[in-house]
Amino acid sequence: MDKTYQPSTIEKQWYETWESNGYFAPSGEGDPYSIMIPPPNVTGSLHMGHGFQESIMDALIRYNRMKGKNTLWQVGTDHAGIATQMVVERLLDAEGKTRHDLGREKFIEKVWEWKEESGGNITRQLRRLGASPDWSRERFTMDDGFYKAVQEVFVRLYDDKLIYRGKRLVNWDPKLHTAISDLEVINEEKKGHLWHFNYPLSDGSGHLTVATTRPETMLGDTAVAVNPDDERYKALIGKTIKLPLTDREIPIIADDYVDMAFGTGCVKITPAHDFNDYEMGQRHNLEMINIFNDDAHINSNAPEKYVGLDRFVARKKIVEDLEALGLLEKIDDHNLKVPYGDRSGVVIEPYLTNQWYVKTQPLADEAIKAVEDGDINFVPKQYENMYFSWMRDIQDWCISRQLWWGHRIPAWYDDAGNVYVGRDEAEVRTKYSLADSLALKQDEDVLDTWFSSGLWTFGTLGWPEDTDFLKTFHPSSVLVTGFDIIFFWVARMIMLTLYFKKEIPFNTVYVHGLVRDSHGQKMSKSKGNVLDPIDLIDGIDLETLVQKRTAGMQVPQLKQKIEKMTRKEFPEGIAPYGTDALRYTYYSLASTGRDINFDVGRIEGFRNFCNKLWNASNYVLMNTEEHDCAQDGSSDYELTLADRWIVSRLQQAEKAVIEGIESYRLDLASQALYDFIWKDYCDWYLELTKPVLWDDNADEAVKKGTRRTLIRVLETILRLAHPLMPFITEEIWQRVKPLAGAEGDTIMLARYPVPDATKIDQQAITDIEWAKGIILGVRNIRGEMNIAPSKHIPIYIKNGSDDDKRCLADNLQFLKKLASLESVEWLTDADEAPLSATALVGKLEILVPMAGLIDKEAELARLQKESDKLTKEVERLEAKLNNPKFVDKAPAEVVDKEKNRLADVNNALGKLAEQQNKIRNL
RNA sequence: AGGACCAUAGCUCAGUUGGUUAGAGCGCUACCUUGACAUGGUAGAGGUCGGCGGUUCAAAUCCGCCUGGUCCUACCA
Repeated sequence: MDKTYQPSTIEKQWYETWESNGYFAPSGEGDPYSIMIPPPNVTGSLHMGHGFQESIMDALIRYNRMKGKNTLWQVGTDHAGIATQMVVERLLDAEGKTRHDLGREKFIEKVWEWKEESGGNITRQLRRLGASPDWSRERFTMDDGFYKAVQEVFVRLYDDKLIYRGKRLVNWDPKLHTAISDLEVINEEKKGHLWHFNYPLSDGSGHLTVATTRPETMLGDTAVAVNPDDERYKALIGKTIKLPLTDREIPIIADDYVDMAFGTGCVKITPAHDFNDYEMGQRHNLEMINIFNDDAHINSNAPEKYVGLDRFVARKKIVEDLEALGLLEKIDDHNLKVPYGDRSGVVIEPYLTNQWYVKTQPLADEAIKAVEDGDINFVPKQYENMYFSWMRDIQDWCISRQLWWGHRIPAWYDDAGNVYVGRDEAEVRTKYSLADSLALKQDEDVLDTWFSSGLWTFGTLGWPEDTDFLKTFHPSSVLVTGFDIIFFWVARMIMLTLYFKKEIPFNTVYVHGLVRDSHGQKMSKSKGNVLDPIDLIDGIDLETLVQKRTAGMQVPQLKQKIEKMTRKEFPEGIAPYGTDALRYTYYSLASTGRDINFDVGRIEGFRNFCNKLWNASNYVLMNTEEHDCAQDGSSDYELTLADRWIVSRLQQAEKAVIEGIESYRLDLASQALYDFIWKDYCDWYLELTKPVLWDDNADEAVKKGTRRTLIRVLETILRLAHPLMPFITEEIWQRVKPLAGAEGDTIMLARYPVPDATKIDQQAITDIEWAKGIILGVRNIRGEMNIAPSKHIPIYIKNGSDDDKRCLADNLQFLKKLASLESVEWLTDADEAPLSATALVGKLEILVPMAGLIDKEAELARLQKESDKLTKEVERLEAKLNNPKFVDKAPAEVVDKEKNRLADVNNALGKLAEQQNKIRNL
């Protein structure tokens, strides 16, 4: 093996091997385990959030696959109606064309062309992450089969009276010319104004002052409302207003909704352009006057002089005109929330249009019940509250979109405007007994992308046909997703799946946090703080990174700021860390928190961890290859204390890792594995094998036992780690397996370790801990006293029990090697010890002779530091034990524990004082 | 306005049902190229667990209030 770990040389090759050998596909044996990938947007490229999420899913899948389950990871992308259409329109725009120049059919062809060429970006990147979905079953929400499922669902919901068409106020995107759901609207706090206008009463007896943040909508006002209890205006209710700038008269109405304390207590009502006004309009049967076109320019319902003006131009003009009429009372500064389209970035208009809706209440009731009854569990549990709060206040779902790219609504109209819903025109004619001569026209609109992705868990498995895959893998085992998408997708999937499949889509929803930058900022292009997972894998030099982050930036100051920040944060660019390190970093951050701050400092640590594993394996291979490691199954070997210890610790580590994975705490799993590999296996065990393997006089059976343990524990570690770090483990495993007596073509399909409690040798653990205590004591003296590591020193041991004696005998060779000892001598009470530095391990005293090595003052200072620490501890313990309430009320074992501890600490303190006196009196 | 979540070492984070000497990684200090590894080793420094109060023999952990931060939902025109 190469001396240092080079991820780039192993990753690609192994991925190709796995994929071409079909290892990702379900085995067809064992209990089914399935995960449906939250389909990434086909226009997208892999961002840190995807990287995080896919890494988690891959770990779960690999773990369960190795446990022998029949594992399906269903992959695919969604067609992302608006986003994809926008991408292709932008391309057309570069040629100076619009989609209307092409026409619907040609445009859709173009989109498909684009999808074939560029749509595979994100799936290619997924492969770089080492993801192991069954690529042969990759689905796209616009695939024929999926299309069929979508149509089926629409038709059935319509026939079941759960889909209806209605003219309602929707969130309208004036740039994209489509309705969007309220989840796609981002409300942002903006500084604006509150304009106060005087509306004259028709009878000339005065005026009312109304306040508005949107003066342009006054052209569509059809009432002024006051609170019925408002003494100021009670007398005016029922009178009319002469609406300025128009020739209309509008009534003054009374409604509880009006807050007497806000503004003037009079509200202008524009039912066609405001959601609250709309409802009031319904209550009072007000006329609805729409004053906008699709692009939010004033339409011909308004006075001629405003027709065709953009809404913001019209606003200015109207304010000017009202001012000229002397009707502008005042302008106050005012903070308000402005709705923006999350795709287009323009201000969204409440707009009156015909749309299709899903009646959600009956679906939601079932969906709530499924979670209440525990059929579906959220992890962490707290997200259930979020789910419930949204579900219990659910609005009907507007599913039509005025786009070309998407699932076209299977509804047809005759010239009279009658609606017929069916799977195709022929079916519609039969179903509704329509004459062939009747002209039918299909609805122009398409369905919301989330409508189709709501069918994802069963639509991808062949529904409406009852396929074997559907029977085997539905419901899926777990959904892994971010909390930001609970409403968008999770809730809708649960509703639609329960209705059509009469079963839940998944047993568990594992909700993870959102990946942010190291300061907790959301990663965004405009902030210039985006990290590309691929750059973390392959590395990127500073100049390219700066360029990438500032590309397309229009504002020079912003560009400069981002460049400066990037150069400061990554003066050397980003090193190539490799996929395994990236994945491990994700796992280490996968705790229950909502925000995941990604700090590049941590990935470096895990790259080092990979290197550590790599080099440790190198050591193991050097000592086992071409040696007898009992790989033939022979049993003429002996295990050392160290061997028994590491095997014991391995069982405990396996248990901790498995518990972490099973409870969706990959941070705990990765931490347990990290500690075991680095601290137990590398720092201690490998060092403990050296005195055996390097001893020419050592018993061959003992050497064989050590080699056997070395290689077998390593082989187990690799399997244990594989779901988290697939590439490095496979690479090393291939070399290790013959020596460990393991079989199989790939570690991917090897069996996951199962902890065996009977292999835990408690005595071995205690004894090695004892040895570690002594070694650490000596090392502490060495370190503090600056004794060169190369200097071999003698030590004396005093005040030991028989058990200590036994431990010493068992550990002597380990102690000598790991603490660089020249000799270890046992002292009885009668023996006169030389002047020494002292370390305490329990009651045991370890003496390092000072002669020629240790300065008297330095040792006194070291002892003082030690006793200061212990003195504080004594004070704390005494205070506690002198408190009668503690002694009376706390459980006896807790009290005993503290008593013992106090005795120990006091004893140690006494010895330290004794030692200090000895040195001082010299 | 209502609700949720968060606040632990300089930084990024763990800390399961109250009882540990409060941990890890990075960074920092000192020493070390010893035959797996300087992407390393050894030793060490660093925290009154945001603040105040309460419950308890015992609180980082449970409760209340406050401060600071993030987010969600609903919005007053």
